[in-house]
Amino acid sequence: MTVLADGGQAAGRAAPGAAGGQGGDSAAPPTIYDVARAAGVSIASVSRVLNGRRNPRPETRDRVQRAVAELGFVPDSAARALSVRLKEVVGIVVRRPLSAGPPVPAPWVPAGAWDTAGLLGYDAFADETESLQFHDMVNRGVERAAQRRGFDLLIRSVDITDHDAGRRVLALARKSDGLILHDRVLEPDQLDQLSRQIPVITLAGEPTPTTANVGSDNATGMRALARHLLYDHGYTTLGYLGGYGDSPDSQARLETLAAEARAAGAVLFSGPQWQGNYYAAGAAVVTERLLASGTPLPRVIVCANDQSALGVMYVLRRSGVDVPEQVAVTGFDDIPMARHLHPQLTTVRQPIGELGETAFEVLYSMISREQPAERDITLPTRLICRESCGCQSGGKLAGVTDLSSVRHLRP
Amino acid sequence: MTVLADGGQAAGRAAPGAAGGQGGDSAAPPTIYDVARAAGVSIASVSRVLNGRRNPRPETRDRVQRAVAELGFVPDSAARALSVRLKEVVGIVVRRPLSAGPPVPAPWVPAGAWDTAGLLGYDAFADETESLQFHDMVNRGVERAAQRRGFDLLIRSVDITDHDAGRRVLALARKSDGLILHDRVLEPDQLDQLSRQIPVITLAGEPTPTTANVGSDNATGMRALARHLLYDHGYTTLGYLGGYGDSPDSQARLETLAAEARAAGAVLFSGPQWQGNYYAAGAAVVTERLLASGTPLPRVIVCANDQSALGVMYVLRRSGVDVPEQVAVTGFDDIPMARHLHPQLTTVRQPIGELGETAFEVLYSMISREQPAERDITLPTRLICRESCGCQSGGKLAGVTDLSSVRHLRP
DNA sequence: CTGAAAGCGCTTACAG
DNA sequence: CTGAAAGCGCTTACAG
Repeated sequence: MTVLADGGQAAGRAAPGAAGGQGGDSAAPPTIYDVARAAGVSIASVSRVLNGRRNPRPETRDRVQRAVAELGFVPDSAARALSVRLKEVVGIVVRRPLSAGPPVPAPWVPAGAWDTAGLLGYDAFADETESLQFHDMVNRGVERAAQRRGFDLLIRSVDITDHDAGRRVLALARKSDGLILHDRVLEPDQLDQLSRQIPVITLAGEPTPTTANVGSDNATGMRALARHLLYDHGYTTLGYLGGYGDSPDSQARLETLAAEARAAGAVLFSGPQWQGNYYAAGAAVVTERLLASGTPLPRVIVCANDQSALGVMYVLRRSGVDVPEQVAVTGFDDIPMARHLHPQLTTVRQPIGELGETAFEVLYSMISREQPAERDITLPTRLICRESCGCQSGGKLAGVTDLSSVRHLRP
Repeated sequence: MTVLADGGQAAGRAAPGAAGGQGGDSAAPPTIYDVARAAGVSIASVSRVLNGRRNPRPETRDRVQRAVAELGFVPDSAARALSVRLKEVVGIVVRRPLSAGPPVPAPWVPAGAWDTAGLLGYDAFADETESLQFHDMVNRGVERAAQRRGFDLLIRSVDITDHDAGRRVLALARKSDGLILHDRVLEPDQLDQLSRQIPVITLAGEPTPTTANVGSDNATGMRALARHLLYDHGYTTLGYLGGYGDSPDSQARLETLAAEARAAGAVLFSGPQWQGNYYAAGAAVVTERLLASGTPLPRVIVCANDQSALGVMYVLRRSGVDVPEQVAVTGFDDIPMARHLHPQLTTVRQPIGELGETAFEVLYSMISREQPAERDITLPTRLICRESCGCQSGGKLAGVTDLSSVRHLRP
């Protein structure tokens, strides 16, 4: 805390103990001045051998390395970052409720509705916000790729209800060299402003003039799923249980589904009453209300993601509705839990980890400016048929992905 | 890149455009000099209103705030960190295989054993390292607590086989104000050296003179589980499928289990052949080999954690062994997936998120030195009886946690 | 090859 | 209340 009389900085080796040196193994970590003094060289030399610049003399190198090892010296990242203008940190923003307890409900759910969640048995999902989600798996991919470049991940959640998301994201930005944004966490103009200051990758939507986007092929995956349901199973009534209303992925999936349904002459339910929030608990409430409203259910409920499907199946089962005999259910993502559900979940697989790795690589190329970055990347998806769509595990329709193979097999 | 002729630094408002100012909305984010110039004050004043120090004059405050808003200024964290010696970042080290593919097997598993994993159907766990784990849930808790203090999380994985773990952890340390270490990622002497340079919390084991530990009550939880199995169910042969051999938690759980088994006169199998690695895939291989070896299985397999139980149950089922009729299986942790398994997993619940929140709070008090930190914290655990132990869901033994209620009910 | 010095963008005693 | 200046711990032209 106390500033040294003459400063121990510009003086080089003259600085006797730049970092509270008195105690030897004192609290403060050693600085480059300590190393320089111990090695009997200048801090410039220390820096050079540490960074492998300009072939230092072998002897110099040795002395420095010995001193470094002896003192357990590791350069302070803040000082280095300030100097080279590179933090080696990538910020990730995830959109999720931070508070414990139930996730934020769809806007149309009256306040207080969640108070009764326990009564409805949604305790089952009480800690769901704690559980594995798509986001986490993507982040793991980012971490893998980042590690190869010596980068670390700074992860921050923003609440969906957070009106000050812009500020919070900006704050994260100043701790990072670049940002990866999940789903839609910023308004277009905020995104625009941010991306002019720092490289930004989005994981949903479209690239902008100043951002790149990495996503997966919603259309192809959803199309395969839709056709499987419409033609292989011959379902004629469908419901789409969406994610956040403003989620680009959710919107894209709905669009494709709607187009396919239309083409097949099937009926598709969607809209406000069908809007979830990507969480099982949210989907559970939606399903619950649907059931309570007395509207007849469609033959199949297509969910925006696997988590939602989990919630739907949970409520249906509790209400005595057989899945998939009476109502089929499908997901999107193919998170690991999907295959452990009963019935096993039919879904569309995204290359989740790869999504994260790719996002990092693109971001890295923007940060390093080594090569012009690809600005719009779409990764492939594919239909994974399991049981919840009505296929029987190991049975007739199991594994069918080919439209022509089976038709109009109405259970 | 190019250094300004006279530097734009010590000159205060004389610095014309400290950060490449030419373009206005140029690439580089605005610095405090830009704000000062725009507001017509000194950088010191800007800093003061930003940090709410020493009541600036209202007019000054206004001008600064206006300039800040206009420029979208956010202080650079590296510069601030260097100045105040606080990064507002907490590092978390998780022990897990970084590479895709199967987790590192127990030491006794011959190299190459994993190559056949696919043949054995462990594809089911191929992306398990991507999936939710105990670690992730703990980290989520840390994040919640950290957010309240304006801290962010820097997460790094170290591979179990990483011999250079010490260096990698140290590198993370220099990017953080304090560290939280999962499981056992460092040798005692490394831990010792590290913790003298920076506050460190461990999440397993014992506090040392320079570190604090936050853990949960392994003994009480395991004791309740053991007694339930031994007395309520009357099992007389048990196996303990462990985590990493050097994991303090795994060891503690085994110790309690062994003591209880001894007291009940039951037989407990454990040791090298029973050593897993906290992953489902690892546990699956162990179970597979046990089966292949021809040794008769114990009546119940007590697993070091839920993930392991998942792997055990998977292999048993595939081998035609009924769970829990022929072999009961239990876990530890109570991760969300536990209740979605079939049969639902009997396990010991840890307050996972709370573990993380507590770890952060303790770390924070060490960092801020506000108050002497509690150095040894143990959170409560409790037995969660579901089906996999042999209780029937909703049936006779369901929910039994009281030792005296039912005895020697041998299925 | 190596050292002295400037600079990265902040904060904070120290004087007004 | 406010400004000039020093300092945080590094890196890197710039001279030798």
